[in-house]
Amino acid sequence: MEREALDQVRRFNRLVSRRIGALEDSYLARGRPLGQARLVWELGAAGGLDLQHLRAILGVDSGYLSRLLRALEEQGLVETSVKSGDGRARVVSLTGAGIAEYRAYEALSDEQAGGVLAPLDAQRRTRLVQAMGEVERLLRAASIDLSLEDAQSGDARHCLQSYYAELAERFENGFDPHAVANFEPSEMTPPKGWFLMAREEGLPVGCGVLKRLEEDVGEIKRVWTAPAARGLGVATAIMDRLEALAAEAGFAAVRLDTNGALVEAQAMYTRRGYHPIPRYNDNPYAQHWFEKAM
Amino acid sequence: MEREALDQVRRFNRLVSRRIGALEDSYLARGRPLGQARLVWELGAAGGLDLQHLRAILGVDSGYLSRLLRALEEQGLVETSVKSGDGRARVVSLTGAGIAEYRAYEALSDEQAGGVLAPLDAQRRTRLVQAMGEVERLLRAASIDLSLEDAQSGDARHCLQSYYAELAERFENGFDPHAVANFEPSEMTPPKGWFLMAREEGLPVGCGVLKRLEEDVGEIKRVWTAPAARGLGVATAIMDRLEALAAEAGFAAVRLDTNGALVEAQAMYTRRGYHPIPRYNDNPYAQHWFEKAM
DNA sequence: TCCATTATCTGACTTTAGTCAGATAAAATG
DNA sequence: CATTTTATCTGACTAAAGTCAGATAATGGA
Repeated sequence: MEREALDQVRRFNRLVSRRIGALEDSYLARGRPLGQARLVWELGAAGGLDLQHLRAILGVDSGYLSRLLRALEEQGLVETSVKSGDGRARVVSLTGAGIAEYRAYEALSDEQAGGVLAPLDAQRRTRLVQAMGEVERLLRAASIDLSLEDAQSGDARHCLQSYYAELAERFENGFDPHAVANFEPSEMTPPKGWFLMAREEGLPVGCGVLKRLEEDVGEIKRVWTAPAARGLGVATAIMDRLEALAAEAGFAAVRLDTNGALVEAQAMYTRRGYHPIPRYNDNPYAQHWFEKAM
Repeated sequence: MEREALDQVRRFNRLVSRRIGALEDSYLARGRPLGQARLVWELGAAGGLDLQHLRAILGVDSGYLSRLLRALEEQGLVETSVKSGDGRARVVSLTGAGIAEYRAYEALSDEQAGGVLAPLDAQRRTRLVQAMGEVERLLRAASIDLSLEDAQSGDARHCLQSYYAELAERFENGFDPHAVANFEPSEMTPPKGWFLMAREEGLPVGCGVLKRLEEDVGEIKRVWTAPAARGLGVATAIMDRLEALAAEAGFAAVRLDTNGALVEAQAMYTRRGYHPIPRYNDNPYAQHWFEKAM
């Protein structure tokens, strides 16, 4: 890595950690330790969460979280209840007072953001906002992890169902996954196929499937990016990895089909060197068929 | 402030504070609490510091700092000695082991920076580095404070001396402040004049002077930006403020002179609407004279 | 039904960070 | 030279953050 680039990143980290540290202190202004404030913040943003999830987000011990919740309960800001469907687990949500408190934290946050922008003129303000957006996108992009996973896991099914739901919305005549041949999990499990998951900080943000179509021909299917992660290059990363996987598996070519409604997908396939071929399957939703030599 | 801009800043703060928080934790990997690690870091970067200065940098209580130092002394990383010239004060510096430890922290820092860049391709890496530079510059620019101060304070004299030293270096025949008329502090003190200081997080990063030249004509002098703060718009901000001050003081015009070696300065004056006028003083170093109506 | 597992809670800790009131000694001031 | 100020240190605190070993109760199979 070039020295200059490393130095820029280090300077950035240093400056920003100082400034953000100073900002975080302002949350103390509401007379509550940061741990508690963070909890109010997360609950406000998410609406209501089960403790397991909350613990994962905050990265705290269960004993510690329990105590934080007790403290906030005493302040009348949160209420916990047994999770419906599992009597061991609990869910927390903000009370009316808690929501008011969350709004106060939000106002503080707005004030901070305003304080950063206020000293700048309109032009520099725009530049700062744009540069922050760019840094945000690229930092997120850099933290995307790809890995082959079990297509039957909860996360995997969640991705696939989100994908199907989106197709149902975008296709003119809806979408029924059962109408498509070979949609079962076994088709996405070696040796028949591979299910690739994209995660950002552990959260699933995309998926893709490579399957064996013929002895030396693979097929790429169900490449999807969660709406919250679009613009980060997730789909491109998934395609890169699936094609690498196909080459590794010894496929001479990979094929894929797509629907006319998925304009961005077609553009991407073309950009990646896929070329149109005649219909190679009976997918009722497919209108275009592509192939790329490995 | 527009909602969208505020949201971008908030998203940025949120993302970055999480990521940077995670980075800071890695400093704990060396088995030392963050407070101690920060001290090693500051000492390594500065070489050696007196406690007063160190306390200002870290923003800690003298008792706390004393304990931190004791702990690092026990680890053999720092040594303190009486400051020469003042038997009360002390200076700290890293020992050989301390320097080794500092290098280890630096290596960690490099590793982190590399970890951020590594997952990105060359093009996105460049974009990230550039965007980080932009954010850094603009955040710093936003934190510049201007205020009228006493021209005789230590900080003020430090700025002026740095300015004179720079002129001595850049002018073909050197520079001697005593050769210039009216360089005494009283000339920069109301009602004869005003000394404006620019600070970034309390540290002086620039200055400028407005003085009364004639009944209704002001003169702007000694506009200087510290090398570490160039590119942040400090000089522009100083000029803006000095001109506003001049208008407020009832001057109909302000004049200034400059040396041919200060190319950027001349460009700035022209950009700001100053136009050349005949010599109006006997400054031996001046080669160009400008004026701008208020 | 029994037993291992899971989710949360409680009590008893430790470490870190930070504050505050003197104590001590050198330096500056009159 | 006496007095005040300054720089640092020490002891005695507190609050926050975090850890760990059970305790308790619900769940999910065998």
